[in-house]
Amino acid sequence: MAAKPKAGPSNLREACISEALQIIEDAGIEGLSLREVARRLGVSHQAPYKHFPSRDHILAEILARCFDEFAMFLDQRPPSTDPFIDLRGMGERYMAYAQLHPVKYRLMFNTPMPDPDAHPQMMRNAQRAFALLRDRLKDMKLRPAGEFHPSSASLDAMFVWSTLHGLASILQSDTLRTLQMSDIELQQAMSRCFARLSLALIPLP
Amino acid sequence: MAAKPKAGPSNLREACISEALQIIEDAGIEGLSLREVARRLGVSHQAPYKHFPSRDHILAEILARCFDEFAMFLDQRPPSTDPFIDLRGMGERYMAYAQLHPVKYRLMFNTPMPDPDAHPQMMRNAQRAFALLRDRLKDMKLRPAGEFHPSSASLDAMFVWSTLHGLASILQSDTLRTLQMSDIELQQAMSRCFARLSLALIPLP
DNA sequence: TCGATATAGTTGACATTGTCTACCTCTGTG
DNA sequence: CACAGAGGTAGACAATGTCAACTATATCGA
Repeated sequence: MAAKPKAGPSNLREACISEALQIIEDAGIEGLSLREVARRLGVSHQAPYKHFPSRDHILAEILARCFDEFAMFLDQRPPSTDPFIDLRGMGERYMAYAQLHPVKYRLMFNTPMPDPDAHPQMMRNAQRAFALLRDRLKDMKLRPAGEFHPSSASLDAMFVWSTLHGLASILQSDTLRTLQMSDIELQQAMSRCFARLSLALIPLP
Repeated sequence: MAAKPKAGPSNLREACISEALQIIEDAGIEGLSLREVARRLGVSHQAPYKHFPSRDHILAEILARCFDEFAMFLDQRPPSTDPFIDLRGMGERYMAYAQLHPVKYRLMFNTPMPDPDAHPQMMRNAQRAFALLRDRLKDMKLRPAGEFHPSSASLDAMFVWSTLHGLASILQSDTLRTLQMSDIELQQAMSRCFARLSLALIPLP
């Protein structure tokens, strides 16, 4: 039950997840193997398979939790009634998350995912994060007041998301190291992106 | 000579590369193994290692060629003396490439790369592609004429690149399948991004 | 209370992969 | 003609995902 529902067993499941995440932090996604998880936990190489049918299943579980954490992180921003300021705050949280949890961010957005259809929980959590962004843009009335464009907010959300994701993705990609940009320049690039985003988000004719 | 200049040997190197790419197209990056390459070519499992010291080396070679092809693709756009139109054309080429060669695009920008320092040719080719974009923005005079901001174009290039890369990356990521967007909506999203980008790229105060 | 059953774990096995080392087999050149 | 070296072959090794069989243990129904 709630207090101690098979304390030992289900602990292994949790332990596997956090240990797997730790391995990914240590050695990258390609360093993750269920055997390594088992080895670190001091159990047999097959024990994790009692809790996860395959390697993809543990990855999907990790991803589901990442999306969840990510969405909560986006929500923890200074409250504002001005939708523009609110969106800006969310954008800053977005970038902050990518900088604070680069491995998890890459895992969510820059790594081939397990088949979403096979892991609906992961899928739902991912959708929820996107909905947050789209709903902020719905509040912003980027179309003349009279018109009704239900999908317009989604399109603008795609635009904002693209820029945020692209920036975050580039900032932590190896590609940047090759462009020899300094940290200061990267900071400036981020500010510039926010400035340009603000310019772009005016009501369309 | 030309007809049969060690027809077997040096051909094998090329054959490995194109076969490897084919494998990636068929089975994804995780389906690529040098043994599979050898198997498909009907040679021993060690033959490819005579031409590539390790799996990363063949990947780096493939990536170098992809970046090269990508840069050339960007350059093959309708010529225009108006820098705004020219940039727009390049953006459209960018998205077209991502759509025409999704596997290669993902390989370049959405997949962990071999260590750039260990593969300088790959790195140089990557830099060249970014320089193309930055130079277009240099032409655009996004700052008041009198001012001199050498790095300003780079910052704006980062912004444009972020949006393009983010959009391309999202468009082909699994994430989108979970958001249940139709093809028409995706097309609209692309148009919207270009429209917003145009709005954003006005001279800064 | 006792036995059935499900759960969680162990051990052993198999195919696949990257990579190492040793061997063969041409081919051109002194 | 010998021979050196490039290109290709063959065998071995450790690591991985996954399958199957076995064991211990705890829970539940009779």
